[in-house]
Amino acid sequence: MLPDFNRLKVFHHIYALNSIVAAAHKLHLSQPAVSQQLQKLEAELKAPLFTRLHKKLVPTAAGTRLFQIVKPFVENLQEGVESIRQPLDRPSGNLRIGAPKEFGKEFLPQFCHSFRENFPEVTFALKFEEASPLMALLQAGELDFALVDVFQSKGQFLGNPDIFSIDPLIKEELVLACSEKYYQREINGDHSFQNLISKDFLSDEDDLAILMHWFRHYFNKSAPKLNIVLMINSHEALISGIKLGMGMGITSAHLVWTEIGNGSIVPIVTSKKNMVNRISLIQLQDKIPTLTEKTFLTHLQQGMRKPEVLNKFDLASRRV
Amino acid sequence: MLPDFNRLKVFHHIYALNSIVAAAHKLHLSQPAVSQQLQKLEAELKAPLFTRLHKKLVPTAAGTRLFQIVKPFVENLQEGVESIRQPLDRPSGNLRIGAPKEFGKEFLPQFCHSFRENFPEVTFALKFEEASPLMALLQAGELDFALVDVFQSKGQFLGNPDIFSIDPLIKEELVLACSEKYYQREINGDHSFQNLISKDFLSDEDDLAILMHWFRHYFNKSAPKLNIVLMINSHEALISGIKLGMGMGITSAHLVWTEIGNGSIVPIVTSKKNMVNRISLIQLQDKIPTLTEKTFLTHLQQGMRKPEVLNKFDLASRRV
DNA sequence: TGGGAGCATAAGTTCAGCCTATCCTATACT
DNA sequence: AGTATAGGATAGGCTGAACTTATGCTCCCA
Repeated sequence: MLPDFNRLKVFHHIYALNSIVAAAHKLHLSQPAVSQQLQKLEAELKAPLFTRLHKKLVPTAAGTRLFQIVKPFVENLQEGVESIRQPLDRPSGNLRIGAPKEFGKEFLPQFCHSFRENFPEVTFALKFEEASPLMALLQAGELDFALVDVFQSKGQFLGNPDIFSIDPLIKEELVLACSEKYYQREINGDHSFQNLISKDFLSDEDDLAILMHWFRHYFNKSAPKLNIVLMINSHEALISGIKLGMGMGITSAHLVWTEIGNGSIVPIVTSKKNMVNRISLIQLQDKIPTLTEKTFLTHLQQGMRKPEVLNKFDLASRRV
Repeated sequence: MLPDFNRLKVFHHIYALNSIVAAAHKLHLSQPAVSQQLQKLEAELKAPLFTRLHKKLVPTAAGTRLFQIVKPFVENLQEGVESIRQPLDRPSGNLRIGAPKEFGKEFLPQFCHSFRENFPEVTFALKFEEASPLMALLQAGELDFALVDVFQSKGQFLGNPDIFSIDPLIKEELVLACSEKYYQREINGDHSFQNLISKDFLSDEDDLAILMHWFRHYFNKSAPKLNIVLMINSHEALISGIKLGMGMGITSAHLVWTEIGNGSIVPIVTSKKNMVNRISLIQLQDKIPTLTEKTFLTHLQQGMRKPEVLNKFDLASRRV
């Protein structure tokens, strides 16, 4: 049905050069080889592509049409292959990165920007989603890698055993916090289990477990049913609720870094080390990383280790 | 440099079906064959196109890019090949026809139109030019055939021996004519050599030879230098000049058929049979005519034999 | 009138691509 | 757990497609 594609390549050269010998030379083939390929193509298409005119090849209407189909393809391919071919020297091309929205919107653009100062040939496509959609996108090949909030036990995503490689990137400190007013009115220094569990709470829609975990982490006992006054599927809105004094909620330290600094939001600190949430780099296990990917990841990891970034994730440094 | 094109075809199927076995089945190949082709393509491009995920193939960024290049080509080719392939059953496609303007503008559109009543899949590209540009276009493969005014001895076009096949299509009668007024004032029945050569003449730019030939044809002697009052490169303008009474000029009977009928233009008739100009069908000798071409040419030749067309070319029938 | 240029044809050779068989690993089923 | 299944990779052998050289044909040109 479809003709042999390599013959189309030969045809393209013949048509472009209007000569079999010239095409043969360009293709590093002998003249009969090219001549035969052309004849076979014409046989396949059941249509003469050139009328032989002594020394000249005159394309027929069919030949002209075919060339119009083949020509743009060859041209696209020529430049396309160059950019597809793994860049061995310099990073380039498009990087498709997934991340949780709260984390990504704050940090990723700045890393992309600083990376492009050194490698302006690299472009980015960021996708902010929850963990499980990101995993799906990775599996579908629509992301090169993702940054995921791996608070949950790792194995939980699907049954897949070793599909993903998971490398910890940074720990974000999780804090239970409320507004200054709420703290003074309801807590006022009493960080006891009994006092805390009697108050109001705000929670992310699907992360009620984190609250429970918080109590287990600090008091080694499970909290009974908590009074969730606001259940919401937007972390930004949750933080707003905290600021308004609706109650206590768990959030990442870096997200309320400023507010904790000026005292408008108060973290419930205890003697124990704060609970952490591991942000991990997730990739397809078997995927061979490109130079571009490797370079960017190095950039990301180095950047994450800088004090000004690290501090935002570590409340302790703030208290000093 | 460029990858093997057939591997691209294989890749296209793999990507489209997201499976090697499926692609193998569609291509009527074994699974290892397809698997190997893909590996070789990846080696050629020095870039992995899929990451192997157990049962799944997940395209990499490179794979996605490549597919975006290959996909439109395959689609274009699929439909393109159908129309390129010589239609064995019905005429279709585009016919590129050349003709002299005077002849073509009057007759060709009507033949194209009537042909399309039976074969609406056929489209036309008409090119009106003088004989020698038409020959050049034929040689360059930009016309499928041409109708040419072969008044001149055939061999004159370039030195080419048998490049063209020349088949007479119709004879157009050439007449020397002037306006009714001019005839009554200057000729008034005196068709003698001496009288005629003393009058005023109009001539097409490059066809002065035809006038000379006219005199040789009717009187067997060469005319001396004629008084050319209007030399012009538009035959339409020449006819206008004749109508205005500027003098006598040679034109084709069918172009002034109406005017001769109503007497506003008078042909100089003699006892001898009128001089004729052969309109011939010219093609590349070695070109294998397509079904579409053959069918249209039959249509054209049959149409040309119809009385209502034939009469326009033959002044004698008018006189009856 | 012979030489050169361009394409077609003939015949021999080689290697790319295909096949079968087997292996490997993850998943689905019992 | 044990088995079956399904998708893909690997190994090895074979066939034919595509390449080569040599030659023929035709036109063009000096």
